[in-house]
Formats: sequence, structure tokens, C-alpha cells
Amino acid sequence: MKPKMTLKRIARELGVSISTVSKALHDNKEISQDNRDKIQAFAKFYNYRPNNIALSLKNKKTKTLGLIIPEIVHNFFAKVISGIEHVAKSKGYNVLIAVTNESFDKEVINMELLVHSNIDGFIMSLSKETLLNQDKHHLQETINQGIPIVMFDRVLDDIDCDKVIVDDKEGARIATQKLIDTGCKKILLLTTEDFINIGKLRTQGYLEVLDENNITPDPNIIYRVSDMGNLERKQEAIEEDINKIFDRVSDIDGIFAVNEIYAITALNVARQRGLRVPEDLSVVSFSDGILSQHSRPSLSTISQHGFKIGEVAASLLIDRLGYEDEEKEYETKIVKTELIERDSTR
Amino acid sequence: MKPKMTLKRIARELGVSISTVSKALHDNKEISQDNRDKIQAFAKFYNYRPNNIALSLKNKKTKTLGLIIPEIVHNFFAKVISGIEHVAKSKGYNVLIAVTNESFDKEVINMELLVHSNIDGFIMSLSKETLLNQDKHHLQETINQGIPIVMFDRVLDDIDCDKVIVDDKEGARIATQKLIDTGCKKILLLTTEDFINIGKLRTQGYLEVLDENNITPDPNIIYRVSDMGNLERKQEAIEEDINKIFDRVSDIDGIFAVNEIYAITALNVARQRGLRVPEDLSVVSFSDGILSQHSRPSLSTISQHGFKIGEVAASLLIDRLGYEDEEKEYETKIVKTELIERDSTR
DNA sequence: TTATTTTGTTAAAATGATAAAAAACCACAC
DNA sequence: GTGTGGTTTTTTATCATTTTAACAAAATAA
Repeated sequence: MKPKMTLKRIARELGVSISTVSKALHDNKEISQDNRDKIQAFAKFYNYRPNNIALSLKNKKTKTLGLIIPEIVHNFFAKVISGIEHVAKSKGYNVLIAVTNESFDKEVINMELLVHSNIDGFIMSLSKETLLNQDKHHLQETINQGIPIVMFDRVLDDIDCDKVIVDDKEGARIATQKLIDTGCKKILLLTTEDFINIGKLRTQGYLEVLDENNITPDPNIIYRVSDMGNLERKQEAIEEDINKIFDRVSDIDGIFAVNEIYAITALNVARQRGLRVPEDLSVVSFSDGILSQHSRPSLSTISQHGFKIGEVAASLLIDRLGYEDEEKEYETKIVKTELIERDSTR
Repeated sequence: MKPKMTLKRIARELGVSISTVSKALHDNKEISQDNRDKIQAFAKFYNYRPNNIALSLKNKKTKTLGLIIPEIVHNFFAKVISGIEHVAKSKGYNVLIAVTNESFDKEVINMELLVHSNIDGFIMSLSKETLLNQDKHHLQETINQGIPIVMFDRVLDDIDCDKVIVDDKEGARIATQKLIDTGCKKILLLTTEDFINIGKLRTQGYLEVLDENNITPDPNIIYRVSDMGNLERKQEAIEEDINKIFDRVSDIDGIFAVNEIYAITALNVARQRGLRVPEDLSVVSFSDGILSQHSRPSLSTISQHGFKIGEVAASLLIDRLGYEDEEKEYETKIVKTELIERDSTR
């Protein structure tokens, strides 16, 4: 177990001062070419690497980004992480990840923890509870402390910071239009409650397109799933509710679901009722994950490009970190969605 | 943007020395009760938190664990991360995550990067390339440098370190036995190539149970999927291959797949061929993920308890970090698997 | 020769915290 | 008034690095 090579050791072994070594390794011309060569060669040979901790202490920069996400066992967030990692790594940054499990308290605690670990900035997607509470003091405080935040996907409009969002409304528009174009007249919307931003926006897109095509929206076929708490149990409850809707409204011929789980659940209901997909019923889902790819029939879906979102968010943050305290307008970047056609649509 | 509260500032404001403050905050009885109260109150009021970087510099401990995984967009690893995070957080550790994408080179680079970030120890699951190469110099070097490693799931037997493994063989045995118990006579095995440890072990379990039940294994119904490179393309190729096997061997009545994807693919083939699951054909999968839960029919599967694995791995590592340089026997912990019965078996 | 500039090197300070050693202070006995 | 013992506080060193100011010695100019 060899001890780490430090400036001090190099200095001692070569009989010069620590600062000479430091300068020589920075190729400072104050130091004679002779000494520079000697010291650099020695350092290279012994594989000297400056100690990051000491650097952090001095520079008050840790080259570490804090990432706060609601869930990790989730394809979309996993992809975002990949994108963030990719950019971060290429710029010499590390990423510390913390998961809130959709809890406001955990969000606050985790942020404190990461601030305490001296991360340089945050990338985060808010927990459902935070969106519901609209409690944002922890965000504002962090920003006031001079720690920049980049929010993605689940954002709060009235916080002043960089943001990366999916054009949810546009995605929903594309999906709905696709259904209408392929002949659907009665399109069931499976969405979330309105306090979830993304659910709200997607609902809006759906309504807009209906309107543009002169279809009067039917409140009976707009189902806002209440999604707090235990997901496992919910599954069956959702299935039952969808079944009831089909009982009431017999001529549903299209479904737009704002996430994969809802879509898959709908698919199962369809199968139970003997409806053929896509012949009798077309289905479009949102967020292109593993479920959409592997279900039968495979799901046509609106891809959110999670990887891209991660890349953009990390770039925004690292960019801002470069600006120190200089003023710089906050940006909101929109990552385009895309319809991926599979077997659940005609 | 308020400047951070430090010992120095507290000392200055209260007109005492820095070390007095340090000691007072540690409730050292060397300091008069009077001063202790005063200083603690002041620190509390201004929400003083010791600077982790300075502590790290002094203690040569960062309270950060490095996690190296082959993939993040993968349910099993996501669960493991959750487990690790859970334990780490409770013991005041942070986790830095790096992803190798199954590449040996990335594994080496990422490890260097993390060592360079002064992580205290590693938790890792090896990349497929590493398992194939059997190149382990980077692992041995890291250990020699005094940085402990805990390997999980994908381990290398001849590296001396703590390990957490799934009892893959036992899981395979349970799965195979279940199929036999419910009347299957011709069980198709969908597995990986043998250099993947887990595939090999699961294959062994399958063979053992066949033997114990006096069934002669048929090489025609053991399919070792070659799985390097592009997964997307492979999907269809695997489907085709399975179809061919069914063409050759008509009376297959059970399938044991060593992962979800293979199982789902098999399910699709079965559907194409008009085989009813589980009436004509029973299927058991390995690793309980989102696909197993949501496929139709839902898949009976061997759960690996990823969360538990993460917890055990983190505990092992943090435990070892407590032992400094003292000798301590390396442990290999086995996390039990469990059969979760769903609709793909009788 | 003396003063000035140039060149190369080093000591010192700073970052934030801790711990060991040293010093200061106080009370009491002789 | 001096020494002893105990309590309280400060000084100093340390961790690894960078930066500034200082200081030599050598070279050049006057």
C-alpha cells in the first residue's frame, strides 16, 4: 500500500521547495527550464495527481453536481442520469445522486445533505409532494446561497433558474392528432391529476387538438388517475375504473395515456373485453420506455428523449458554473418529443 | 448570498480562539460550561456546519462510496442503487455512481476517476467485457492501494474481497423444479454464454434439477444467447432462433429464461404459435422487474431482491471501512432468491 | 564601484478543521 | 512571596495546494 505522491514528497526528494514544485508542474516560466523538466519528469514517473480535496478546499469548487430525482427505478430518470453522466464526465465533473421517493421532506433533507457535501450546483426534478404543496422555500434558499439549480421535467414556473422541459403539450398534440388521423372519434384520455404539471400540459394538448378537429371533449372519457401513495395497489383499481368507463361509453376507439403504466393497463382491459388493438382500438402512450417496447402489441409512444434532457441540463448547469457571479439570463430549453410508431396504432 | 459560517468567524465574533470554538462545539469539558453554552448557542443560531472538505483533508476520509455498475437503465441495478443509497445515507455516506456500459475500458477509467475523487471504497458489479477478458489488474491494484472493494452479482472468484452474490444456482433450481412439479417434461433453457458467471450458474442449477428428476438434458433445447453488442437488433434474432427451436422440438412444455427479456421474447413466440400460457406452456423468468409484472400473462419469476443486495453490499463496505488497516476476513454473503408465482405457471 | 534590473527560488499566508502541546490563569497551602 | 495543582485557553502543527511577497544571486547599466 504505497503512500500517495504529494507536492511535499516530490519537493523533499528533489531537494527543492513545495512552491517550486507546484509552479514547475504548472509549467510556470518563473522556474528554470532545467528544474521544470526535472520535476515534471519525476512527477510523471511517480504518477503524481493533485489531491482533489486540497484543491476543493482552496478553490471552493468541488467539480461535483448534485442530482435530485423522485425515483431511480424508472426508465425515464435512468436515461436522464445517463445523459447527465455523459456530459459531466466529459467536463470533468462528478455526479452525486439522491432520490426523494416523491417526498417533500426527503427532497429538503437530500438537498441539505448535498449542499453540505459542497456540490457546485443542482440538477433536479421535483417530487410530487413539492408540486402539490407548492412549497419552494428550500429551492429559493439554495439559489440565494449562490448555488445554481437546473430543473428538468417537473419544474416550478415561478422559480428563477435554468430549466429543461419536454414540450409536453406538443407531444400530447402529436399523439392525439395521430389518433384522429387514423380514424379515431372517441379518444379516452388517461392522465394524472392537474397539480402534476406534465399531466396538466398533456391534457391541454389533448383538449386543444380535439377542439381544432371540432370534436367536443367528453368529460366521461377523461380519467384523472389519483396517484399518490402505493402504486402496487393502484394498478388493479385503475384497471377497474377503466373497465367502468368502457361500460359507460361503448364506442371508445382510441386511448391516449400520459404514461406507460396507464397505457399497459388500458391494453390489458382491452384484451379482457376482446377488443383488438389496433383494429378496434388504437393506443398511444407517453415516454418511451422498456414497457412500450416489449408489450404486445408494442405501444406507439411519444418519446421524451430522456438522455438528451440529461445532456442539456448538465450543459446548462456547467455553463452557468463557469459564469461565477456574473449576471446571466436564465434559460428554459425545450427538448422536442417524437412519435414512435409501433403496433398499437393503425 | 451570505458567506459560510466557519470556526474562524465564530471565534472572531465571540472573541475567543478557533480551537476553543472547535472544542466547545464538541462539548469538550476542557471548555468552561459558560463558554460552551455561549458558543453552541451562537453556532446553532447561525446554523454552523463543519466544512466537509476541510474534514476530508484532515481525516483522509471523504465519507463517499464509489459505485460502478454496468448499466443504469436496468431495473435490477436501479434497485441495488436504492438499497445502497438507503444504507449509505443512514450512515452518513454519499454515493458516487459511474456506469461502464459493459465496457472494460470504461470500467478502468471510471475507477481511476473515482479514486481520484478520493472515494473511501468501491461497490461494483463487473462489466461483461471484464468477465470475458478476465483482466483484473485494475481491481487488484485498487485493493493494493488500500481501497476496499465489495463486488456484487457479477463477481470474479479469484479476487480477494467482500462479495454479495445471489444464489443463482439455487434460484435456477427452484425455477426448474417448479416447472417439473407442475408437469413440464421438456423444458427449454434460455441462458447466456458461459463466461457470464450468472448465466453459467443458472444453467448448472437447471441441469442439476433435471438430473435429480431423471430427465436427460437435451442440448437442442438449451439455447445460449450470444449477447455482446447491440441489444435492439438482437431482439428479433433471438425471437427467430427460439422459433426454430420450437420447429425442431415440438413438445416443449416449459421454459426457464435467465432474464426477463428472454422470457418476454419467448412469450411472444408462444403467442405467435398459438400456444396458451400456462396451459400448453409454462414460463419462469429470472430477476423480478417491471416487465415480469406487466406482461400478459404476468411472469412467474425468481426475484433477486436487488434492494437487499444493495443494502448488504453497502453494509459490508462501510463495516470494512471502520476496520482501517486491521486484518479482517473477507466475507461472501449470499442473498436468497425467491419464486414469485404469477400467471405464466400452473 | 554602485545602483538597478532580471532571474530563480523559497518562505509565508490562506483555505477550514482538529488535536496535541504549551501557556496562562486561578486558588490555595506553606 | 513562592510553589503546586487544576482548570481553561491559546499556540502550533497538520492535511495538500496555490499564490503573493520576499529574497537572494547574477547580470546589466550608469
